[in-house]
Amino acid sequence: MVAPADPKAAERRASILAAARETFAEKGYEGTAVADIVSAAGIAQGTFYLYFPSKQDAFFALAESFYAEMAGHVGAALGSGDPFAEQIRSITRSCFAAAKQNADLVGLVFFGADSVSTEAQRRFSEANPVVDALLGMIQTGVAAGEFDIADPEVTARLLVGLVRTALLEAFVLGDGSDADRLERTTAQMFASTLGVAAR
Amino acid sequence: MVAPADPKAAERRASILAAARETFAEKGYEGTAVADIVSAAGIAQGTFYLYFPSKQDAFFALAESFYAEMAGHVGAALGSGDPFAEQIRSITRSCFAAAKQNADLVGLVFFGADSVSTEAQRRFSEANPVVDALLGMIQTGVAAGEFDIADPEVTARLLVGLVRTALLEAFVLGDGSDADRLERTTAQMFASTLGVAAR
Amino acid sequence: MVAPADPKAAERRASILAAARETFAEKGYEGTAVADIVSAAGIAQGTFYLYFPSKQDAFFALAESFYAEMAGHVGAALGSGDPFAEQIRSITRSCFAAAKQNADLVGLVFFGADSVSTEAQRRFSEANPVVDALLGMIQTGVAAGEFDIADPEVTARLLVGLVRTALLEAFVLGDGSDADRLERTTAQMFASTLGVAAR
Amino acid sequence: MVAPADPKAAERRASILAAARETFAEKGYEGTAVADIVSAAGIAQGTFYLYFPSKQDAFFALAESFYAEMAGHVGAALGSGDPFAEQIRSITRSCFAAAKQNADLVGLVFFGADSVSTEAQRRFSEANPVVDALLGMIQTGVAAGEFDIADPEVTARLLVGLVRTALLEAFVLGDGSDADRLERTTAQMFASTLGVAAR
DNA sequence: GATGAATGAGATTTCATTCAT
DNA sequence: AATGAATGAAATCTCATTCAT
Repeated sequence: MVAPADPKAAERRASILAAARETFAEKGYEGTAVADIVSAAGIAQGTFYLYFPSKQDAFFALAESFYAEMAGHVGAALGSGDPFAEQIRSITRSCFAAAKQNADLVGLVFFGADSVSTEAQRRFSEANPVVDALLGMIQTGVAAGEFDIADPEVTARLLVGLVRTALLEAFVLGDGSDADRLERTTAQMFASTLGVAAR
Repeated sequence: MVAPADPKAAERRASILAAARETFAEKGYEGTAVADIVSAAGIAQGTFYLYFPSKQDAFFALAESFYAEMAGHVGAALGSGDPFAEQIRSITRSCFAAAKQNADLVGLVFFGADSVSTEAQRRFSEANPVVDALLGMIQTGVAAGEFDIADPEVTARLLVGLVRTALLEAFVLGDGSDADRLERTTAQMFASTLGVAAR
Repeated sequence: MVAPADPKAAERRASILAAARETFAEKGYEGTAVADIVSAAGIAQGTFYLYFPSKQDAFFALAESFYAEMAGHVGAALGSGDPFAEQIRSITRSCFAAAKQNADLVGLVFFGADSVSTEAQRRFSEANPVVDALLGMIQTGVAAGEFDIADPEVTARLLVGLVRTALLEAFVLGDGSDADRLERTTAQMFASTLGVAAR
Repeated sequence: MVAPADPKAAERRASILAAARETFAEKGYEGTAVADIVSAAGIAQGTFYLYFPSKQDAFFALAESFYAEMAGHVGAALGSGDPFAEQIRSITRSCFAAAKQNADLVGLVFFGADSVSTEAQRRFSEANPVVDALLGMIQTGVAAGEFDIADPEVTARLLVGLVRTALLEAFVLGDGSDADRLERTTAQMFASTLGVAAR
């Protein structure tokens, strides 16, 4: 295993990941052979295993970075101190923006491959930081008397799921051309769920 | 290929499908070998191919029946002539009930396997009868002045996606124990999206 | 096994053979499944085995009839009492005529399938009646002082092989359009081998 | 795929080919499983596919080398500038010599496997260099007034076919013990076809 | 650290043949 | 005699991973 601290190593790791990402996106997880990845990355077969213990781990690394980016966007929106209506709008907007730039990963991570995806979902679902952050906002709103939510925890999970569904419709099942309409309606559903007037 | 009309053949087909269902549920689509299915079904390897042209076809048969059952429940709710609030409640209830009895298929069909699932989703998404039926209801409500929905089409798609997400959370990522809370909150989100007071 | 005496049985046997012939010709021996034959013959899978002990036997039956027809033509030419030059011409002519009408069998029997063909060749080569008849003619001619052949036996085998080769060129590797030229040259080679002026 | 330039790789490729040759010769093309070849070669199943894309390609490689060797011998005889009678004798002699050393390939390549052989024959028949070389000789002889051949092209094809047939009789259907007699008679037929006194 | 040839366990699918009805 | 569903042994090819160089 290569020391991840070494900047040269980090760069190579990133380039393998980029190749993996492209190949996964094009051919799916199961349809991608490690041979495809290394050939796209211009390295030898064995080199792959210097940077990732297995094909599955490369997938997880990709998924992780995707989740992290999403979480970052949501976290920024929720930590902004903006009014709730604005926060809601902002979450939707930034998630859609992030997904648009990672359209290939959306399907990969959310549908993924059964051999990997369910585990990935579970791994990132337990203690999902996005859900937690959203839950925090909801609880704040409930405490402030702004929301009337019976079950904040489940509501947070479902709102996240709603966004996930919308991204799927927009970027995996669709080709991105419906993204705006989906984003708008998602924001409205989000708002009406929380009893906040959407713009 | 065996004549599907023959009742004995239908019975055997069903038993193979049952074995496939169990095995898929346990090990996933990719993780399941036809050898596993036939061994669970107690038949010879070749016999499988008398009833299904390929492993993928067995999967599709399963998915199709699942979608059909869901569509049936939703159709019944929407065709009932009940007040909207009741229809909404009824959709959620029947979908959750159906999913509870087909918990194994939920994950299989909604996540499935990348080699198969995206195609399956797309196949059943285009001209999705559930979405169409729901869309009909929304348009009726909009015409009646009961709903104030800017984009009925997208709303229908997202509501269906919301339910799908909820079923995933309940029966795939979770173990079914949260199902009631998820069902309740789903119904409320459904209702508030449409601007109907949930009961 | 069905009694081959029964005329109804003989008819069915013939129809199976006809189906086998078509299918073999189209897809080759290995490429043909018994399922293809029975489907072409309009009978059930098991029925095939009532008339032939195995797929290979059906092939042999076909080969046998082809060899028999060829042998018949050659025998007729050689028994005619015609002058040698005429006999030679006649052999070539009738072989080509027979092959033209059995073009499908030519390749099948002469190339056939390795799993079957070498054995078939050997089976029909030992005590090949065509070779024997031709050998008879040659020996007669030698005795009459008309031919000057050092090794009549081998000459007979090679002349038969020459004709076989010509038929192959004409009807298997070629499409039959060269058949006339091949026939003419074959007859000439035949004649000059025996030291007879070809016409 | 392994780089064929690497001498170690070339050696291994050759050893696989040798194993394939033995196995094909013993059990025929269809009768040979890749498993048989690799077991004879002492390598793993997957290694075979590092050197040949498929079983069929290994067969073709073998056939190609056989044809090339034959063509080499014939070319040498025909380019010698010897008198025609000597050239003819030389062709026969060298073909028989080459076949004797490749007795196993003779049957394989000339009968081969139906799934493969007809294609192989056709592949090596179109623009057959042996036929072309012989045709050149015949045309030279015709121009020099030494031969009286009506159809040189077809004659060349048939003479090659005659030799092929003789090799088949000698080394495939027979056990090689008749080879000398067959060679002698072949040379005589060859010569008398061209109107050259065989010695 | 990088390489890439080698591995060998499987996976899907086909098909000649059998045998209960 | 005819049927055709069932069998199960192969066969080809793939691919994640290892390891000697």
